[in-house]
Amino acid sequence: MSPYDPSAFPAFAVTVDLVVLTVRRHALCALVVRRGEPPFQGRWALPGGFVRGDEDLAEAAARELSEETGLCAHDPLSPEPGNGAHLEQLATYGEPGRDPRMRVVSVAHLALSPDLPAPRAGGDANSARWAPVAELLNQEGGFAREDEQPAQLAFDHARILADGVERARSKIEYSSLATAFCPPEFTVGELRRVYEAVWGVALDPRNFHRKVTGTPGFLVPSGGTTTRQGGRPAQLFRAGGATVLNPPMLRPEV
Amino acid sequence: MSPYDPSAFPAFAVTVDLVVLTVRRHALCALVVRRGEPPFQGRWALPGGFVRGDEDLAEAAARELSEETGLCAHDPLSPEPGNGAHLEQLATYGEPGRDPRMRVVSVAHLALSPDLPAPRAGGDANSARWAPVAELLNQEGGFAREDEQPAQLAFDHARILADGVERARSKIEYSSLATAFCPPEFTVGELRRVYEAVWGVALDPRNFHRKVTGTPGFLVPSGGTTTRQGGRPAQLFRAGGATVLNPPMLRPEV
DNA sequence: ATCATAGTCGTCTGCTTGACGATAAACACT
DNA sequence: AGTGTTTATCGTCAAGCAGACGACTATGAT
Repeated sequence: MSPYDPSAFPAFAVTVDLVVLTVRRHALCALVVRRGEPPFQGRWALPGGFVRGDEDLAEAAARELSEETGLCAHDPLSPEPGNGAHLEQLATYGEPGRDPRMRVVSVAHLALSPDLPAPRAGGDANSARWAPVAELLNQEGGFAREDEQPAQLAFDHARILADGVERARSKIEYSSLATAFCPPEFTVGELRRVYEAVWGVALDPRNFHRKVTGTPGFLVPSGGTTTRQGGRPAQLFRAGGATVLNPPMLRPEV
Repeated sequence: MSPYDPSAFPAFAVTVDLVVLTVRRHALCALVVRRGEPPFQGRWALPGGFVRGDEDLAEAAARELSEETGLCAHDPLSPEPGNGAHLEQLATYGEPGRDPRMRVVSVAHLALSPDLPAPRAGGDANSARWAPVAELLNQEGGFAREDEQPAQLAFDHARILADGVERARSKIEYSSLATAFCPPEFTVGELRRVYEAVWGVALDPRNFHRKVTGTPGFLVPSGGTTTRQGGRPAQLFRAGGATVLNPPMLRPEV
């Protein structure tokens, strides 16, 4: 069979963009990099890059994630925590004109990672940072000072980020995905603070404890205890094999 | 600013593929079309086509849906039933080699429609049909006869279809999306049969009735009644404004 | 008239949740 | 050592919801 006539369809550039989320200091944060070239030079943007000619979309996303953070993505289907982050496809954005240079279709991916020491962009230290999503999405209450208004994200990345955050918020309701924000061993209180940061609400520690310890397969005790959060020593857990939470964790009204 | 150097990145073809689902004769069915040219000539495939150079992805999906079925897609954000089908982006598939001719990235979309009289493909009557998904996915119990084994779907369309079906199955749990399978006016029993067909389970008519009529905003009575299902006349409803179901409809265990 | 079919209203029981009291075990002070 | 603060963990109680299922209603078919 002969290949298509290349003039029979328009040629697209295909990129992957990453919404990398983590929880730092009780706030949901996203990884953003500063653009070094036009368009949107100097503005913050989501990390990403072109898909190579011989690369699957998931491979390209894992490669970009590794290049930007050093994280090793693990397959969502085999949930061993390890040092890896959770990585899944989010959505695809292909509006004509979203990149002023040419027709670009971007396959956005969502990555959830434990808190990392510091972002490392390609050698350049101050060209990447963890920014609270409340700032990036211009939600009220997200600014330490009035004049701290950050520039809008480049391209349609604010929309992509909002979709990623919404995916994360809804997915921790009915899955054990919140453990992807935690280190390999964590306490019930640390897991609760993940939920509180992602949802932006306060949860009752006693009911939360009852819920997560009472859901079979969600948490398995690792044996040790820790006092790193202060107060009474807390039991350490690992993520269990369960991936779906049934019944789900209920997000409080507004 | 100058455009990219076209040799700096690989060129892709971008297509949209459609998983169009409906409920016919108590079975969940998908629209498939017969391929008229290689590769996979003569095999069944999901409808789809190239994205045009000036077209958004959602536009392309709506255009293809209209060309294949005559349905008018309505925006998921403005849920007026009308004559339109629900249309949303599903996922994107871009594995190298998924199309043997060239590098193609396909943005799959999911469409849910009420039962239609007959599929109309581009003029050709027997080149499109509604096929039970149980057949297409080779699940047991899906065949009327032993020898009715259908050919595998072309490309990676079986995987795409499976993802679309799983999306539909999970989404009717916590949203009012099941009404997209119903005509503008429908009875509680008809809506229940939608759930039963999509999930492949039997639901208690009394508990189902209590649940859907007790969820505010899910259904609004239209005033009329009908006996088109036989038995006692049933009240007719329209889809209400609510889009999320809280608490969700619970899918019975296996 | 009788039956079959489908729709609708109730009841009861067990489970889950939300609100919240009480206790336990660490650390930081004085 | 004692006191306060912080966090973790266990228990109790009432309200709400779901599953199982009985009872009744209104139509068409025989």
